[in-house]
Amino acid sequence: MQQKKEIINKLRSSNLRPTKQRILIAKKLFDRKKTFHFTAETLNQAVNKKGDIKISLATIYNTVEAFKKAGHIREILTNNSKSYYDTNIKSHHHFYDSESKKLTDIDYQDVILDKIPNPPKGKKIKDLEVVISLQNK
Amino acid sequence: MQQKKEIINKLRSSNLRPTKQRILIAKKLFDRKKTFHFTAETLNQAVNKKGDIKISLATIYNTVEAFKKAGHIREILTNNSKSYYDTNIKSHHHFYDSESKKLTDIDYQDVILDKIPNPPKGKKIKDLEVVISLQNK
DNA sequence: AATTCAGTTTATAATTATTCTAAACTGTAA
DNA sequence: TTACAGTTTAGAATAATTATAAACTGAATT
Ligand SMILES: [Mn+2]
Ligand SMILES: [Mn+2]
Ligand SMILES: [Zn+2]
Ligand SMILES: [Zn+2]
Repeated sequence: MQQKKEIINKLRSSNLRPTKQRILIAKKLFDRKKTFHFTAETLNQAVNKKGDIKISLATIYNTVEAFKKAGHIREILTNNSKSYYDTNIKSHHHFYDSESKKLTDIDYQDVILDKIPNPPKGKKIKDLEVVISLQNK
Repeated sequence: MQQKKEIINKLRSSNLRPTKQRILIAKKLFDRKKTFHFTAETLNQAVNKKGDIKISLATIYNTVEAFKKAGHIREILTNNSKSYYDTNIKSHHHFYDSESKKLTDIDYQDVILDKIPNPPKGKKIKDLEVVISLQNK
């Protein structure tokens, strides 16, 4: 459980002014036990559900982009037309259930990559993602 | 090199009438040595470059969807906002260069997955994709 | 060969997700 | 306090895709 002070420090340390909007969004994102997989839409719903203050959708997008740039969240690959984000910034993989449009974490050690190819010359690997799409049995 | 007759058979066998638009698109897609990675936009350019007939963008989208449903092409995961497709329907993986927005095939045997997790109960694995994002060294 | 009609194509409108704009607001350093 | 860069916001703009509905056409039937 992250205290307000910790959240403010997190924001400050990435050169983001701790506005009331960012603090509320950060609480929703980081003040939880489990990883949170979300889209701009679901975050907007989560944040604007309970009273508190009203945060505009533009701010949701701005903040998601700022948090992503700061490395506090990461974007995940899916087949969906919406962008998906993850509060778990450690290297790990995902199941994507196209029925429910929900992501589930796969522990890093549950996928063993024994061999990965060399990147083309002049390029280096930025990220490696494994996405396992699911369908009903 | 696929003959027109082969292409017509391919279309017929998936219950797609061999219209002149579909035949032209299929030629562009399948009558080539190497795998083709494309978006609706790049396919539209390729198809409408040379004289021949003019094919509307709506037909590009319709045909891509029809070919995908028929299993003649597959969609590939990327971070790009456009959908990417692949004429290589065998299981394989990709480099994605976010600078050039280009995909490159990774041979199936160049990624060795020694362990993959069990899907959640009631679900089975539809597909497993490895995407390696590249950045300049 | 002419007829028929479901399947297909097309121009265009609609939708959806996201980004842009520019005016109002606010956190904080002086 | 004041000043001002950074931030928020409503609304407009953009971009990719999908929907609509009228015209067209491949191919089966006569
Ligand atoms: Mn995506
Ligand atoms: Mn995509
Ligand atoms: Zn995750
Ligand atoms: Zn490929």
